[in-house]
Amino acid sequence: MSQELTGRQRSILAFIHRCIREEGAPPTVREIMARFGFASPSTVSGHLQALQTKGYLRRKPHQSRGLQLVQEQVEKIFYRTEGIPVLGTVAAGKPLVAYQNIEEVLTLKKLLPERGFALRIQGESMSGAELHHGDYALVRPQPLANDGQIVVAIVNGDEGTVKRYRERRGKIILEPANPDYEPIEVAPEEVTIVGVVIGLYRRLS
Amino acid sequence: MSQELTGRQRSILAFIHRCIREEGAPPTVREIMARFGFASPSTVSGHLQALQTKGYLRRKPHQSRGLQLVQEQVEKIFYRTEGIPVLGTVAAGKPLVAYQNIEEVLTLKKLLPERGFALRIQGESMSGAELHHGDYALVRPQPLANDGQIVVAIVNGDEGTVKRYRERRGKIILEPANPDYEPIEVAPEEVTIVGVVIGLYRRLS
DNA sequence: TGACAACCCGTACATCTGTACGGTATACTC
DNA sequence: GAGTATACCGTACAGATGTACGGGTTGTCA
Repeated sequence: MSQELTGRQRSILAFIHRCIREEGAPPTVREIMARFGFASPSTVSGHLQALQTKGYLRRKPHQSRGLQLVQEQVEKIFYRTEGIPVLGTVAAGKPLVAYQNIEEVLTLKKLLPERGFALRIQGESMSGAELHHGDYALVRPQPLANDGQIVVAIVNGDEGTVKRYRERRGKIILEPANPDYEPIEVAPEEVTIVGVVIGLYRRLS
Repeated sequence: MSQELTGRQRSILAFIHRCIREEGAPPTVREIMARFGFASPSTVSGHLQALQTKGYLRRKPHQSRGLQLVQEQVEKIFYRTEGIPVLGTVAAGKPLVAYQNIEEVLTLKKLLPERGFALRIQGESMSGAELHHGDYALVRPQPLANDGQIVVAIVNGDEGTVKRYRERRGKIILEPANPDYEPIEVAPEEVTIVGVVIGLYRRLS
């Protein structure tokens, strides 16, 4: 479906991309026309048609500013602004980061959807689950958790801790992943679940 | 600047918000009109005027879909463009993500400076270093490595692999971190160092 | 009662907007 | 030389669009 873009098509795609990000809405045909110094709206129409058939764009017919970027395709081209490119393979020769070789793009949104936050891991109580001191836990805030998930929880108004969440016999067990530490067993009303750890980031080297 | 909203105004603001998120562009006056069953565009205009003077909305005069939410702009700046907030502590009560409590902000640039890329780990050859199948290795491209660093290397034109880099007796050893796998020992000229793994990202839950 | 705010209608209009049709020019390939 | 892809122009038009002006209803509060 998705094919190579010509220079003009790429530029126009970039302009649409910028408009959506900075202006909050896609441009009109004539705004694109003005931006590139075209003298006819048909010129733009042609390019949009090409971008659409190549799978980078969707158009809502007869709607003003009815342009939508097909996110997966566009991210691959503008990975620099959007996120971290994930390469399919690394081979000798050829430019490394070419968009033909990008499998996926890691964006902040994908790392942490909605309005999450990160917590730096203190101590080694979760080292059995490979959360070590200094690692970043990416936390999605939510008030409930499933059995077995790693959560950020507050017990009796203390500071939040990172533990594995278990439910047993009507009690809640906050379980460290390191046998040197003791599990905490409390009644549900003593615990506030702040969020669930959905990702891990570690700085190496 | 910003004042209380009436019920209608809040509903309309929510609708605009949804349109921007789901449709990719703000609605037109008449789309709002249709959504709420109004019979006159003036009705909408009045509400938009109110939302604007109350500071929730900006309007680009005489532009189709020329609506911008003020609030969302702010969110974008702090959460999406800037990065992931790293909290110092998590405590009960109080809003969680308040800027007084943000120790650091994880940006894409910090995760991966310059023009790096990510590689998905294949297999368990590096599991001793806690790089498991499906993890993302964040790679900073560079042609040289220090002893002990984890690198992405190409041996004899093959595909790149992730291994620990060692120098011994003029040879280069690419060492898996899992004893089930064999180290690769080659002459320096047979190896191309693509980059150094400077970070790890794992999706959990 | 009068003032006011919130809410809505109807109509009008200049301008904007997407799209269509037909045309030109250049470069490249078979 | 014919065919094709890319790139662009000019014109036209139906319908969409933001906005303006004037008027109406309901409920609240002093």
